[in-house]
Amino acid sequence: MRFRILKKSKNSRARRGIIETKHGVIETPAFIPVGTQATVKGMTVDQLKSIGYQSLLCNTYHLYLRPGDKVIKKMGGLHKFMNWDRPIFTDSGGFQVFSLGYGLEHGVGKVASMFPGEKGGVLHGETEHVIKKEKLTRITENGVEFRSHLDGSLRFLTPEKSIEIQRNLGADLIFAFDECTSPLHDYVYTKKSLARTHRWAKRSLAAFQGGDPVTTGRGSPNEMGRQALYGIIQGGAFRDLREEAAKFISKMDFDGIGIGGALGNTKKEMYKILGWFTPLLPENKPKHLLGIGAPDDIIQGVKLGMDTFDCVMPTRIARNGSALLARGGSYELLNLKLGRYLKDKNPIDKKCGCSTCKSYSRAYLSHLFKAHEILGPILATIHNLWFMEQWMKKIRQSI
RNA sequence: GGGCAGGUGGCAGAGCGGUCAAUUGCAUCUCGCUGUAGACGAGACGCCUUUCAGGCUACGGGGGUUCGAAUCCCUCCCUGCCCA
Repeated sequence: MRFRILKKSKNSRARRGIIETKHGVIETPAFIPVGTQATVKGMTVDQLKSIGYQSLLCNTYHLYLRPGDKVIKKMGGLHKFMNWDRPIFTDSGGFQVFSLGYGLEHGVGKVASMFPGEKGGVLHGETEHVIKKEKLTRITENGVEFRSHLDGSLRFLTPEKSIEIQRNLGADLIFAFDECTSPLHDYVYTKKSLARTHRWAKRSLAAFQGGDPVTTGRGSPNEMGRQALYGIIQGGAFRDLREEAAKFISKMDFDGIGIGGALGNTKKEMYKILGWFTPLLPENKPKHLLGIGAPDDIIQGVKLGMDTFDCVMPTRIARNGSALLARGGSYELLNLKLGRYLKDKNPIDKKCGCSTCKSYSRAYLSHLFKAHEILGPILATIHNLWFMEQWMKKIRQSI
């Protein structure tokens, strides 16, 4: 992997760049669609390419459980397996430490707890009587014990194991194994967790560097041919911890920097927290903001020097019937399931150039969603992914 | 004409003397979704008052029994199946 900065903004830390891998390039800033289980739900790779995507993010934990990293390795690696010949990121499974652990136990996704109170009322009230479920994880110094959400079998993920799986999968850009903490975690826990995440960062890097030189490429003269490993900044909503993390991870021999974890309780807080430590990060390394975002969040992230973003939001809300719509410099959602759209001959957005908007009315889409037809989620996903790619194009051009 | 089974909120379908404005599913309406246990989840859904709550009208029509009826009895109307 090689990262080059092509242009820097004069007004902010935003930069335009290019990530080069043996599977091709990613022009940054870029939105990276999430394809957890080696598929962006409902999309063929041809559709993704025609929209303009250069890269995807898949999930280590999910693919480890099913079909198994060894199966994928035997099939010639993730690229060949899923017929995607462009760059792939894999998340380390660190997010599942949270989502299947604390998040599940407390009935709150990263989402529900991420920005509570922003839209009227703290936690909306409904979170109060959410049934607590038993978490599926147990964290120890060595790693994380997972109870598979698929069959209940016990699995153990360590930094070394995560790197091994990611090596077998063969993604171009991989992440160190971390613990994503919750915004509900207190300072004491977050500090303790951060220290452990840093020990895991060292172990991830050591496993990576000591790994198979052909795939990891360490010692290989061709830097382009090897995987790249990103270290991850945690530290919750605590300034000293975030700064400590930024310094710690920056000093290490990672190829890129991922920013993860809980970023406060409101968007405003998130931008503030990011502002604390992003200036401490090395300029020449690519930076990935994990799990963010919404179109407006991406703008803020770019201004803070972020290069890539992955987020399930555009694809998930599409499946759930919401289409992204531009409104001024920001965006709004169109809930296609609302009955009033059954009488609407317009496309989602008249000005949109996506194949959905060129061919189908809101009425038809509304009907598809009401009838639970699979084409509804597919067409809405095409639109939302198109929207995100246009959004990113505009951002790139403006830098 | 005779025999049986039924008529419950937009639909389907529970309830079969009080805890029933009535379980549940669907439909409808509204909201949410940010490194995907998610084509998912939450709330509303007779009428009226501002939530808590209270009031009103309701389980085919009418009448009755009872402190109390969607639930029991009588009667009328209607529907389905079977026999003439």
